[in-house]
Amino acid sequence: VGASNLLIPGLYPPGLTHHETELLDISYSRILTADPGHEFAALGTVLNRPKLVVSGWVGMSRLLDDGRRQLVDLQIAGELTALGVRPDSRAQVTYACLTQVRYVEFAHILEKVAAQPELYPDLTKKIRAAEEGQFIRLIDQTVRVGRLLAHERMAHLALDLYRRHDRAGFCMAQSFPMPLTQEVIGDVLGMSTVHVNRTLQQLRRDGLLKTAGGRWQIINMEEMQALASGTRQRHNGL
Amino acid sequence: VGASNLLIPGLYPPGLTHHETELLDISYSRILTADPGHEFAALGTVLNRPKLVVSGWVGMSRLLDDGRRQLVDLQIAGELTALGVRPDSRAQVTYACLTQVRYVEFAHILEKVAAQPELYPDLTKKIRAAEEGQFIRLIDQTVRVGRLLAHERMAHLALDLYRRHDRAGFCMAQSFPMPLTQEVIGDVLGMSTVHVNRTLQQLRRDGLLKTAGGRWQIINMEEMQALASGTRQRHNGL
DNA sequence: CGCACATTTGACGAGAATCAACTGCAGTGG
DNA sequence: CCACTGCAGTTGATTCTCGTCAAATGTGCG
Repeated sequence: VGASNLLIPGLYPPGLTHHETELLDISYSRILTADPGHEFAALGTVLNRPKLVVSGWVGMSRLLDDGRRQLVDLQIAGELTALGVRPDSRAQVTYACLTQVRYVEFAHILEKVAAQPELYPDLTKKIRAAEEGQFIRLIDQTVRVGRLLAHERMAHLALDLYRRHDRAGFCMAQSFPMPLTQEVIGDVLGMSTVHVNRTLQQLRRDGLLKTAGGRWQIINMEEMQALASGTRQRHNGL
Repeated sequence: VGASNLLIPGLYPPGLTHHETELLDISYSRILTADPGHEFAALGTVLNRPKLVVSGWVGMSRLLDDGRRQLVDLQIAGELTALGVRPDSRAQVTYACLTQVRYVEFAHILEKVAAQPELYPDLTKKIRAAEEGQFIRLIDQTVRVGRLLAHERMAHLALDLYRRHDRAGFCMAQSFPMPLTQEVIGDVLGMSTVHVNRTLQQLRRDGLLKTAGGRWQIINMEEMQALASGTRQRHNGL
């Protein structure tokens, strides 16, 4: 699982140096818990306490004057949250737990690795991948809400989440956990709750997606990818 | 003008160290030109040749399978383009000139400053601000296309571009240059060319914006800000 | 059971895309 | 000099996507 951006406590990838396992052991010995709604970082505060998500979902959101909300990015297990470009960056969004979240503080690891990258080759790579992942996800999110239709947005998001859960080892039988309410999904995709509901129904009806037991299962991967990539096939299937 | 993210050739801010002016003089001695359509970096290529835009506009775009296009970010004078999170990052989008662009290569400066930040205190700050600016603009763009209505998006973009041009000293009488066609603006805001046209007419009719001579002038700053921040006042004015 | 909350449904209207045509304007060449 | 061309901007008619409002149904839980 040397793929991209995960370093889950207890499940270290092979090939770590002595320094790395030692550093991880220290930080991971203290796994904390936060309830839904808890803010890891408020708008405008300094992002000097980044965290690694162990389980649960964190959302980066911005609120408009009249109450509309846009979720700009999500962080799931194995991803870093409340992470600024620099340790002294200020939050441009609110980092809040969308579910119960288990996490570990990551600032100490970040400092140690930045100070002596040569001692932590694997960690250095993972951290860079995490930083780059943040950037990539923002670009994807912009394209998603900017140019895709409702069912295409949903497909795009489903695939994105599937791949990220897959890397973290949370997938089984083409399915991944989905604890978000349709209202929150609407805030991610920039659409109303009602339309989220109808769009999901369409994907189910067309045999692309199954939703049950707090999980989403992708039934037809090819069709899903076609939708997400913007092949304009509107009323596909029946 | 020690504000945020500009370092235009010939117009250095005061307070630079000897090393800084020397380094800038070398790089800025060679100002290059690229025509509209020229790609600074193609999708998937390594972003090892970042550039400082001296004049003109660069767009970061992604293309969908059926031809739809989303511009994810713009770079104008005083901003860095084709800049990855890391020197070895690969481009997730296409970096292409939207107008004729004058620019200077920036990789050499980036290396020098990263190697000995203490010699280049001001440049270090500017570069960090530029990296952070990229991140902030992506978040803003996501909110813009995700949750704002057409005229709100337009107002939000106008204000964003106004502020950025202001920092670079390109503003006069509340106005800034706007060389983009309505088609390109549509690709930025995620809307059709026709609707861009109608939305602009509405803003002009409502006395918020004036467009003439390749410039946009913001007539009513307060109303414009109210629109951009999402105070839901739909059919404002007449 | 009853309460709070999430999901679902229907009816309706607003916002935006699409299609197609027309205008205005600079550059080009006869 | 003026017709011709190409492109950006503009307009109108129509269709489609999606939001809004309101009510109903479902579900977990004290």
